[in-house]
Amino acid sequence: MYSIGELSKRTGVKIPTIRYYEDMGLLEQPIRSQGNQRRYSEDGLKQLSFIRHSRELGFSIEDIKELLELSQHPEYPCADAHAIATRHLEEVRERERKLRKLKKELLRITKCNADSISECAVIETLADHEQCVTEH
Amino acid sequence: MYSIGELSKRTGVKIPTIRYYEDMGLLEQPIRSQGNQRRYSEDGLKQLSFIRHSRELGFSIEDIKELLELSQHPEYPCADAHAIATRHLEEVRERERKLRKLKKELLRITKCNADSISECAVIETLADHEQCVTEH
DNA sequence: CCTTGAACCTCTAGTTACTAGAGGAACTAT
DNA sequence: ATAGTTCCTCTAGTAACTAGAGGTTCAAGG
Repeated sequence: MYSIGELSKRTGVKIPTIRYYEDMGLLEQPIRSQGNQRRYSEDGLKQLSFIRHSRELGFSIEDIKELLELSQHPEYPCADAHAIATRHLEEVRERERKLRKLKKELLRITKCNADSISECAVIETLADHEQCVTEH
Repeated sequence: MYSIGELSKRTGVKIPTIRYYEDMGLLEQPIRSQGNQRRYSEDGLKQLSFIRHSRELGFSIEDIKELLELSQHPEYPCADAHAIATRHLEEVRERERKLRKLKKELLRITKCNADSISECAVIETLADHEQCVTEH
């Protein structure tokens, strides 16, 4: 049996965040002590580790809900799990593409050697979209 | 003189968002018609274009506030503008690095060929951090 | 058994950058 | 004058937490 503080230390997830996951229906409601404090089993620890790791990989709370559900049915086909992961991968790729474009523009404008605002490439570019090399 | 709807069409910024920028102190309060409707000048259009473009490049509202302020003082040195842009570039780089790591893990796990959850690499990886090739 | 300090409880509100909707007033064209 | 569109303010919702207030429980020492 772990207290919420113990669980927090073992997983690195902050206490209010653990309660939040419970509220969201991600983490099962643990049993309570006589004084109404949360008491977690080994299973609770495993669930929270799963959640934490999924969050680190950028899955949304909703996705994790499904993934957790799936993980509790070893005999299910794993097509659904793959679909979630593949969709997420696509989102990550898309975000990366956008960041690369951003980086390109930012690299260009930060090379400015001007002294004053009146000639500054940063300000000029922001005021005039035409100066951008990529479309956005 | 542009109505808020006109301004919205010309800049591609939605009407509630324009009002939001005004509330945040980004966009100057325009004059009002007799019936209390917003009426924008050419300057308002320019300001909003600047804001929109800055947002497209990922600058925060707070950063844009400073950049707009700077842009209105052509004689100021542009070191501050550079500092903001450079810091932002660093953040973009950092996010890109993280996404690359994410992508690497996601690529690995989505290659799984299993049929059932019990052998699925997606689920296994989420349950066991040790299987990851990058640290996070 | 009692006390004390740490850890826990619930509930509310704040973060970022918007977006949607309700209920009502103003503008514009016929 | 009227109808239809556009506008007004205000409130609340989004994602995933995080912080704080005000109060209760737990565990260890005397």
